[in-house]
Amino acid sequence: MKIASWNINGIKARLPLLLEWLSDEAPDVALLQELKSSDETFPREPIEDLGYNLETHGQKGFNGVAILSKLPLEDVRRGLPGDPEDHQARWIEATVVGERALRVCCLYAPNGNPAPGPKYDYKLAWMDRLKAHARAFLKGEETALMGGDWNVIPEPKDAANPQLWVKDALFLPETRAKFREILNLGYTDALRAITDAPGIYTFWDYQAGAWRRNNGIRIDHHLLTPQCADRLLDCRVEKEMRAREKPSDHVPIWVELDL
DNA sequence: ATGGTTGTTTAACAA
Repeated sequence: MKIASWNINGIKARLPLLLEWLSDEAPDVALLQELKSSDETFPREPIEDLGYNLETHGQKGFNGVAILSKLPLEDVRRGLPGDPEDHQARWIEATVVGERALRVCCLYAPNGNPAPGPKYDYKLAWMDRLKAHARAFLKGEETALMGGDWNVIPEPKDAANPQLWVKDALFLPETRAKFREILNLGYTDALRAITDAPGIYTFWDYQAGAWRRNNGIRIDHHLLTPQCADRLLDCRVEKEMRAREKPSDHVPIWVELDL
């Protein structure tokens, strides 16, 4: 089973490239972030016409996440639990019904800049809620995957130029510590289970020729429960997508599971 | 050191 996570930065602007990618690469499951669309205006039909079941959790203009699956989706949860006052559309999870059930979570973690400040406080609180929710998958010994735009640069080797990020919410020690806390519960960073190579990036800013200079960062991740990690065959980043016409600033990150 | 870009939506804001 091939699963991809991709921050598309606007479903409206990215629809032609998304449809071409779905047709050519045919992921079994695709986790999309930054739809920037309400559910009412989300272009469901062209995606469903390619054979995908589709569950969205949208928000007008900002955020928004979706799960696409060739297999049926069940037990959909929208919104990260832990704060009924939080209405930002950053989390959706569902069960992919195959020979073995797989719980997939699609997340768009808060950016958190500028730090310090209320946006950074929200980022850290959101990660605490994610940690609490992540414990439940472990306790249930579920085959589960949490994929998406984590907005965390885990280590210096995950940035082309780490010193550019030392005061950024994506790389502050407290941010990286929260990410490690979640890993240390028992999760596997799928890419790091495959390779410890530096210089693998999933995001290049539109500004200042970041792509041309390969000034990238690795902030999109798949975290796997032990039962899921036991099934991991491969993990790779589809860097070529950043060189396409009218690209997102993120590229897809893939996992292949023996499911 | 500064500025640089894109998307949603139409003047900012977010990233």
